[in-house]
Amino acid sequence: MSKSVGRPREFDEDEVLAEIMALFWKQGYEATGLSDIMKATGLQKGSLYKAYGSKRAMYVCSLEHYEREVVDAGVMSLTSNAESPRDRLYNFLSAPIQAVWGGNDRRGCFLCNASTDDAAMDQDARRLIDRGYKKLEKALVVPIAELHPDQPETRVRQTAQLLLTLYSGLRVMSRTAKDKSRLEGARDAAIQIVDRL
Amino acid sequence: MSKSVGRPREFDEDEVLAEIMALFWKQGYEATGLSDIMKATGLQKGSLYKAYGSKRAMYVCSLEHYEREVVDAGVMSLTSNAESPRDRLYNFLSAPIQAVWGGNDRRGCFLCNASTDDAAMDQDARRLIDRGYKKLEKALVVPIAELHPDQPETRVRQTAQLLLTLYSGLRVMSRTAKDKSRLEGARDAAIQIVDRL
DNA sequence: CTCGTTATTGACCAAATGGTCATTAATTGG
DNA sequence: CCAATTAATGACCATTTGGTCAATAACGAG
Repeated sequence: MSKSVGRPREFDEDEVLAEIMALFWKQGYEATGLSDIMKATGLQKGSLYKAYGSKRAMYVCSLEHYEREVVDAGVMSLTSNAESPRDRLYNFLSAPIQAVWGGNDRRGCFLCNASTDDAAMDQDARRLIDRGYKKLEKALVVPIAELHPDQPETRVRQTAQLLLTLYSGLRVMSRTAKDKSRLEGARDAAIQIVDRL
Repeated sequence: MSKSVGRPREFDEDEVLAEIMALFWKQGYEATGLSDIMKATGLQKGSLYKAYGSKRAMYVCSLEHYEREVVDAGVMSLTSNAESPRDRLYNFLSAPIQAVWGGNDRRGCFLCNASTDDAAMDQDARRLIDRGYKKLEKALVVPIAELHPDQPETRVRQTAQLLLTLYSGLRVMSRTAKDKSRLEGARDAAIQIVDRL
């Protein structure tokens, strides 16, 4: 049984998916046209439809790609012990601010954007978005528990839920905020809470 | 000087604006077509363009309408002393959960949706979104300060920023969450923090 | 070399998009 | 009653939309 019969794909599927994801991430579902996708990937319509089947499928694949490339990376840096638990939490909550005022990147979080993208919402999208959130929440539990090993599990988990929800809010509000001070205020208040749990 | 010369408007401008806002709120900018707006308002294209000038202008007017009708109402219930300060804060943070699981309303918050709507973003939209957030933050200060009159102002304001950001996160995540328990966890953790400030 | 299989291309499609405008209608001031 | 002003209508427009498909090309198996 051979790996592939017939003419082989001429493009790197992961590279192409990364380009498509970038568009949906920044612009959302409806605002991203096939013409955008063709231009960004250098592929013709027919190739895209042969590979993915529909625009919706491209969107869903983009969400999966985001989970693999971005969410999983976030999980790693929250759970790895290269830094102190407190630093990991601080960096996690600072990332939304850092992206905008340190990197001029206002794309926000694709999960959060997709959450509010009614036109693109269906069972598949919802499942993927929710799965991403759950992964992050689970990862947040780790450093919180390390900081407060004596706290009951329910309290740790509630705190993780608080920080995840706050993170979403930071990602959303950072897209329009004119100055970072209000967002830093929210972050600092949250970190104080974790410190004094 | 008379109030109006020429043929008068045949529609109630506020009613029509409410319909248009409902569409942009639920569907976002790109996913809402003129055809949707015509159907919802019962007006013809020409009338809409005579009244507003462009689709973008309709969107901006919708944001203004939201500020007047929804944000200002939220400010009122946060600052009025019909309820205890703690109840007001609790109800504010519960509203996102209540909307979905008590009213099957998954529209979220128009400000939050608009924050992530890249296609609709321009200076005007950004200004209005930010102004709405600021109004809510300012209103949140009131019950927090009532609960903790001895806390320094900066601490009170930071807490307001925390709660507002959390509110945004709740509004966003509630649109896709399958069960409310995680969101209730975040809310309850936040309320505990306010209690123990 | 041939045949089956799969990929690429770009022309083509119906439908929908945001937007305009000439015509007609309703109103007020004189 | 007439003129000026503003509103409503819907036909019309160029452009773009997501999507299809027949023709062609590149590969592996036999």
